[in-house]
Amino acid sequence: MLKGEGNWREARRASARAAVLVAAWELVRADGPAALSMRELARRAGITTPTVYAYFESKNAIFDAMFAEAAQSFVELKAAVPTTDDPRQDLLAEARAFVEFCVSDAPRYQLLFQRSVPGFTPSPESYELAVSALEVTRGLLARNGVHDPRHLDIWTAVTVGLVDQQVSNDPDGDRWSRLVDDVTQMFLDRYATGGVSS
Amino acid sequence: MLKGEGNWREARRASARAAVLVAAWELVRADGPAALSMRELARRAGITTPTVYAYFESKNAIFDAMFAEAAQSFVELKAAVPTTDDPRQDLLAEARAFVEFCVSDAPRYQLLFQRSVPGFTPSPESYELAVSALEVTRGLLARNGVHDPRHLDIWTAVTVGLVDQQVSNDPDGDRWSRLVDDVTQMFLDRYATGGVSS
DNA sequence: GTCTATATAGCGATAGAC
DNA sequence: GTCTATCGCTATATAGAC
Repeated sequence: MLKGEGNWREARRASARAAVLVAAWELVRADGPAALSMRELARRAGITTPTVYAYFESKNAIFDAMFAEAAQSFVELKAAVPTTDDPRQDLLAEARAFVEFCVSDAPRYQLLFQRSVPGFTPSPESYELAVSALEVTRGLLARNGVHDPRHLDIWTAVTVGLVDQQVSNDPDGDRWSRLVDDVTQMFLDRYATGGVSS
Repeated sequence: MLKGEGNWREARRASARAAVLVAAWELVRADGPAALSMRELARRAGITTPTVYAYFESKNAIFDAMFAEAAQSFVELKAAVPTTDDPRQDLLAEARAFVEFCVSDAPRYQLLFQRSVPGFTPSPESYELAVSALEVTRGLLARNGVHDPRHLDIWTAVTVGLVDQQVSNDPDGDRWSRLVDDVTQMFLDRYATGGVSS
């Protein structure tokens, strides 16, 4: 059963890669994306540096795999937000979930949404995954009568703004993240159907 | 004239320090705050590394001086925004100026408002300078009937959100920065006198 | 695949001559 | 104050034995 053995080997390899990524996330969560070092990563994973290179061809390949994991989590977060018959409540629920997603793991947020690693650009596939998650938000906004792409950009700016201020200026508190309800109401009162458009 | 000679020496020293900082800004503007290297800095400034240490005791001291310069520019920007008899127009003018200030020099924005240099924290004086600039904004908001500190936080989040999205996702365009007028209207229509407060 | 050992390069910072 | 020279360390990445 060569094919079965091949799959088994593949699974072993995948789980070994996953273990390296677990250690990578530990380091990045502790000291930020820029602090990831191959030596320290290997030490944390209980292997040596050359072994890391047996699974990832470069440090950027590790960042790309991490970016893809983060993007996948982001997509799943969007999918997990329940849909009701109240579009406003749905958007609010998504906003709360988004802010919590970012604030609860600031380094992941920095890797996914800011360009915080000099010299690293996500691969097109990984990036596309992250962008596609925006489609869910576009749909939620449409159900609230918001169709203008500019207003989608305003929405992302407003939510990201809360996250960025929270992470940068009050990393252990909730000074900005607690404002998500107010901000969502402000946005919807302005741009949801019935609001003025210029 | 020992005192005069002392002042002259001080001026020389200050201008030499300033020259180092000019080179530091060149490097940081080119490759981001994390890319600042003492060797490259010295090379760019036309001196050697030990000479840099004659003027700054460490790399972090350079970052702190840069932070102070950026904070000073920030304060001056706020002071330069003209005041009219129309509070809404004044806040709008300040918002436009702020976004332009950040977007036109993203690395400076990252150094000043994000925690983008691992291990660097601005000195209390430099930080206080940056915080004090917020007082101007507080006054502008008060003239618009916005007094709740939470609403000041919302205002900073909203403006920073535009900047962050612009810098992270469209660094050479104006996809988000052009929305500053819309966002300001949304904010004022919601929170300026006459708006609902809960 | 995993190791030891190392290549190659860069880093921040300092000693000591002048 | 400015230099040459260097310390001590870290970085990513690879060669080659097993």
